[in-house]
Amino acid sequence: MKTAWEGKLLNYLKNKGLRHSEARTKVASVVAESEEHFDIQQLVARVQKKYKDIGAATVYRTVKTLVEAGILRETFQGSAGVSLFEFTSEDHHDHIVCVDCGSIFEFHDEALEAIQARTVQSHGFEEVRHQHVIYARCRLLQKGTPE
Amino acid sequence: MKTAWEGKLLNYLKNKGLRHSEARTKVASVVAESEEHFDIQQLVARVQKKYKDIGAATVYRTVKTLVEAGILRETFQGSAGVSLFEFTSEDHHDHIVCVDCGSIFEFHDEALEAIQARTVQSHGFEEVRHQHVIYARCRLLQKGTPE
DNA sequence: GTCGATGCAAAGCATTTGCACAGAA
DNA sequence: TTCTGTGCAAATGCTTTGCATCGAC
Repeated sequence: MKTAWEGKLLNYLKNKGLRHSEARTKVASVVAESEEHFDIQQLVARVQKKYKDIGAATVYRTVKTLVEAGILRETFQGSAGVSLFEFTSEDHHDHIVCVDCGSIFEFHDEALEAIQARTVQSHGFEEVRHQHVIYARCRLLQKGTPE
Repeated sequence: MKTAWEGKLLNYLKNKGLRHSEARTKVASVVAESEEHFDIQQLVARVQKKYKDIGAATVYRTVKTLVEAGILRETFQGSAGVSLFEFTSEDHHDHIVCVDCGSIFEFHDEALEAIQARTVQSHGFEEVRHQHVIYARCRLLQKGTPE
């Protein structure tokens, strides 16, 4: 049985005439196991921990490929100023980042998406993707820290 | 007569116990003249064109100060992967960036802001700021170009 | 066998930092 | 005078690239 990301990857590589190499599969599999938001440096570390023979440059090159294949999604800049990525799931969501503790909370609001779509269209654009990040404080109301 | 940014700068420096140096004023004045979205490299070029004696490091250091003072706002990453800044005006707005031509369109939608505020609050957060960028195509009738 | 993909190390680049000097307070 | 701010250059750290080799097709 083939997982969704394997299908996407094979399909993308085939369409682009790219090769189905071992390194690409290995990096993709590590990405698929990563639930959280991560930057490329962290991914390099994880990949190299599991597969000693993969160079950092390959991870950088593969990440670009995976984003184009729709397997990875570039989200927003982390505190270090580098882009964070996440494994693409079916459901679209946006992010709230706590400026105090750095925790990342995912949310999805149909009404918000609908209004956004209307706004974009009314200005004559056709949306490709969007990045909506809200920086906020999560401890104000003494609620639990969102995971 | 004092402009808004001069007031903000003096006030911020005073509150923080920082010095009102010539370099800070010069960089701020160049920022105030810049209407568009720009990255720090571009700002360095503009500053040094007008004032030969200001180092790049000072511009980097001053940009941080101006952001904290509320005179500059960090918006989103440009195509080169570096952050773009804009001079802070009174009206809040978000951005639509054309993925084809790179042009930047500013929009403001009250309904969208209202729903966003509701969403943030319902999850127990207190918003500090947000970054909402929509990547889209500005030429609606043009077909995409899959290679 | 071809030619794209990879690993390694070097290069590239934006940004930060160390340090001696300049200049606000 | 005191001590922060600045200019310069070196250092840093992430990312890309050149090149010889490897491997998918």
